[in-house]
Amino acid sequence: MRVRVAPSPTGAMHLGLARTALYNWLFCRAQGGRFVLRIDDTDAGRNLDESLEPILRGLRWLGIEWNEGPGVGGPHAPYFQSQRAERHAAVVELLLERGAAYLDYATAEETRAEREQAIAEKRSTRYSRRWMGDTEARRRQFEAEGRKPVVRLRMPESGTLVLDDLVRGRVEFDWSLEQDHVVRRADGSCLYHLASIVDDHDMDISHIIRAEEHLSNTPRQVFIARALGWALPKFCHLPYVAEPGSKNKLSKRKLEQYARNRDFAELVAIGRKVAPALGLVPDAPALNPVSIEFYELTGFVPAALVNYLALLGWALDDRTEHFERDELARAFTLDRVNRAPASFDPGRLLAFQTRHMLGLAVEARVELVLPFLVRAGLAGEPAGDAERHRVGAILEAAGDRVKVGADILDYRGFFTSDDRLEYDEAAFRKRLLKPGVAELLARFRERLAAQQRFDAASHEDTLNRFVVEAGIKVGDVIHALRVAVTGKAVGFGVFETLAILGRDSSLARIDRALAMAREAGSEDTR
RNA sequence: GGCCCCAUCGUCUAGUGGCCCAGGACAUCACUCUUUCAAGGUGAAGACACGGGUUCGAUUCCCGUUGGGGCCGCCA
Repeated sequence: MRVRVAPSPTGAMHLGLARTALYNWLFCRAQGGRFVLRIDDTDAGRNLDESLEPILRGLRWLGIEWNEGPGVGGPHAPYFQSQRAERHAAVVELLLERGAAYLDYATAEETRAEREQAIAEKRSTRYSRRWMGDTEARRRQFEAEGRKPVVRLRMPESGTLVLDDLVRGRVEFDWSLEQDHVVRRADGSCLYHLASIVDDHDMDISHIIRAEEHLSNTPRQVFIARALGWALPKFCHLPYVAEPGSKNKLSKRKLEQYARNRDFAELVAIGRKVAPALGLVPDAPALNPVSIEFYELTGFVPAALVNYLALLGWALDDRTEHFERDELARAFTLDRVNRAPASFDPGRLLAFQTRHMLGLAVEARVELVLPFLVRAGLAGEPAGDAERHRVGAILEAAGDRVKVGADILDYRGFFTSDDRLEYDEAAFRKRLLKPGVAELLARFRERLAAQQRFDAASHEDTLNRFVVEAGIKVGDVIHALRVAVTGKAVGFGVFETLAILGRDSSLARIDRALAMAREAGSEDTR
């Protein structure tokens, strides 16, 4: 059993390609086959490396390893379609010899005009074969006119093609409706559809698992294979991934539009948050949630994306949702793949991410999160044990508030010096400038300072006693305390916060906040 | 326009003739817990596109309609 995924190097690895690759890989792993990565760069430009790199990187990040292909080689090398041109040309000659293809002398303009007229007259757009060079005399005549021939497939004029698609079941095509597709250009280069089926045959691919948009293209490929007497691979056409809340295909050409789309808002916000730390502009293409790169850059767990993508069009049963990579590889079967397109749902992806994130050991989460602190200049490189320990404590206290790696930046206040902590203005005003609060906080500060131990349990104990003695409620002082030490109105438990900051920092921050409150207060009364 | 594919809650899905006045999950809402924000707990609302058949019985089978999508390139 051999499968392949054959992306064209477009410069970005997007969600749809990732899922197609994943399904191929899962099927391959479940069946114990070989996974081939082939690059369909038929008319690639000069910077192949640049446009290929994101795809290779994306696949590796997702843990989709290939047995044969770029970087690893294999018995069917080369794995770049552009390097197999001679073979494709030879196959075209073979097709010509067998009468399965013919030289056609129509110019591109003539073909187009014919097609447009056919559409205008609501006729079939099938080529008329008017410029077909089917006899020596005609060929000579056309060539005397200075025409250069392309090669077209000579499609059957009757009969039915019955395909047994692995997810769609029986699909029929009427041969007489199929176009005489061009397989070789006037300049001698070959077209994708020919190259694709030739390479699949040469690479001994047994299952072609690809996106639905190729279903209509299958007859011409079957025609080529049959004309050459090749055994047909099994075909399997996967539904495409649709835009959130719609059935439109997720398109890599609409990236900018998605960035403004409400459904993507949560993800886009994460991108905006990391952008400065990564030295990127907020709307950088790499931070577009339709590309896999986004998830690597913002600190997703690859297994979470794999889990989500696997379930976008496939389900094992009516309740199993959480899968690790190897569990999927064991359970995956093509017959449980859905036939209808599935919309990408950022919210659901985030839910999978949260679950996978929390499933990680703290040490693993520390490793995931650390690069963001380093890049933001908030942690040393490499981070020391003490730093790792501190980050671990923050992660444990934060729980599922840190959903993706980049979320650690919400807690940057822990990594800035006490005299540079930034205060949220509204929070400060509301919690620290409230009458009487500063005085209570100052009194509580002395209790804290007097504590023997400086851990969360002690803080809680101290506060509870203080509240009783002062005849107040916890809420009367704790909010001011949070703002004083973190600069923000929201965050995880205050007692844990104080413990992580330590005695010196905690007291210094409270003192600074009190001084600022005093200043603001005197300005008000002036 | 031609051909092909598809159709269960907002979303992902379970369902292969009776177990389904349709189950789970995400999202939503309410209540609860609570030191904020999350999380948690409890609960609510929410779908078989429509019309014909077939059948004792259709979400499930067939036909049609409607809707959505893909392909129809000397792009991949």
